[in-house]
Amino acid sequence: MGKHLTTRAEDYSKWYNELVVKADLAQNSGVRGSMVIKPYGFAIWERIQADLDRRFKETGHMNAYFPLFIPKSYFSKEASHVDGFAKECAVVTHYRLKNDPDGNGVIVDPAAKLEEELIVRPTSETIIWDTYRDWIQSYRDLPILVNQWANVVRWEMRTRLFLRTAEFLWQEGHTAHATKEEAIQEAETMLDVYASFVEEIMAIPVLRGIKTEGERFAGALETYCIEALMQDGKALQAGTSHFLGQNFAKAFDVKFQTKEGTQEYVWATSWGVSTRLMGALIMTHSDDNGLVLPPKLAPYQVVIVPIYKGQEQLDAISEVANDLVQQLRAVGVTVKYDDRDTQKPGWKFNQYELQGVPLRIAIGPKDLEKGSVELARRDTLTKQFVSQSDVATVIPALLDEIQNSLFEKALKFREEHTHVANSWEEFETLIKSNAGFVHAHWDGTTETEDKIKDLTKATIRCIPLNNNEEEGTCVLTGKPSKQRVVFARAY
RNA sequence: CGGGAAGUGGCGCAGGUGGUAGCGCAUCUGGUUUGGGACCAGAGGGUCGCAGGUUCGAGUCCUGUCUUCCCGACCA
Repeated sequence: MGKHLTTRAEDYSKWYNELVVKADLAQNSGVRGSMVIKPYGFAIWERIQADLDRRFKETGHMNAYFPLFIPKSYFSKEASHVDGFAKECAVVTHYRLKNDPDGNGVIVDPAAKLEEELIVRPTSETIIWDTYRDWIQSYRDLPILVNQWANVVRWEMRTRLFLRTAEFLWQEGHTAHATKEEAIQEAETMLDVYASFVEEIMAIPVLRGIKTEGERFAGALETYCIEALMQDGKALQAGTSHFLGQNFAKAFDVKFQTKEGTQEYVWATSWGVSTRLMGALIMTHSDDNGLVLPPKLAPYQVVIVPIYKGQEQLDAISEVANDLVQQLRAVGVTVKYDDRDTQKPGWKFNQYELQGVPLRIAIGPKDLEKGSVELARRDTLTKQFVSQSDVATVIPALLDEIQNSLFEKALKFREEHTHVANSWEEFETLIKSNAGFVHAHWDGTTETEDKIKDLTKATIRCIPLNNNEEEGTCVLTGKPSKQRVVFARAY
């Protein structure tokens, strides 16, 4: 194993995999397609969770928890939903093991077969709507605004750390409303919550839009999404919010009595983001030296590395360092002082660079003399000397600047990788060179969408919200079109 | 499920035509070091995926089997 990462130019996906492992974010496990999220990676996920959770609560939601197992029969109630998930469900058929009578090890006890198989949830609409039936009698019981933080399992054929794993962590919001308008409003509100979180905290610019019928969530009437663009020109769906209409209410017989005394089916939404956001984070900001973290997500925003000879010098440096730690904490900066004697400074520099720590302070004997520190920025790889007395004022401002600068850089990248195609030749050339988002006219049919996918692997990422109306002709069929939609190859 | 490749210390790999396993990184000990992944000396760790077979002898050859990875198909 070499000391350096494979570069993005050499092999983008190899770069990604090496980075995830070397930055100590996650690793493959003994279970096919399932990963171990390591403490450093999980610390980032916890920050994502904490900020999202705060936003959910600010918009009136509460957390709850529903079972991991769902009786098989629940899945037969909503036809399009089961179509979407049937091929990737893990099924529990037995509840007991026993010693193998023929030799060593254990076997599944054939006598312990379940009457009805249990499905490990791929998503929780069915069990939640089965429960909501009991919760909802009257319009006074509405709305129900619930979120769940959970793990789900989808038996994917090909997996990649964070981007697509068989088991993943996510949150799923499931809401119930008295009116269609209110449910649509909820779905749109949550899309806004996702978009502002991803842009403000993760520093990733996103397109907001709706999915075409072909790309819609199984069981939804409308799927809203946010789409991000990765450094290799491929799109990544970063979050979805679904308007489910009355499909699940009808499937699970969830009705309420209106003010007027009539019985009506409840309107629903669901919305989710997952550990896949970690993949988006990595692929948006990182470089050939490793991870680059936006300050608002970094487990520690600043790391202090002492450079010393002998205990006496370390003691003198530690005095300064500990004082800086206190000052920085007092102004809300998270900081780690790494005074381990087991690793050399150069090793630490490389390690923290690989792990994307936004700012690094080095303090050595020269700094003690001059009353300064060396301050290095991860995103630009630049260094400057700062007076020790200025550290606590310079750093908060610098962290803000880094946060903004990462977003601006990603936005600029997206703008440079967003194109307009007016002919099939143009379209094909752009897509096949992984040029990024391509705005093109489309005749609105699933047949054309599928054909374009067959020909180029590009999918319609979204129809942007507030899209400009523009007369044109479909890039493939030449049929009339009233607006451009956004195509790209995607993860 | 189709096509390809691979299973050898923790990780990454080497081991033409059979002779009982080695390298790099990592780990441990001692010492010298510490402003961009230190150096020297020493040490520990592997029934070579599994099961058969051929042979005096199998990491190596044969058969079977399991698993993983890559490319497709599939994928909110």
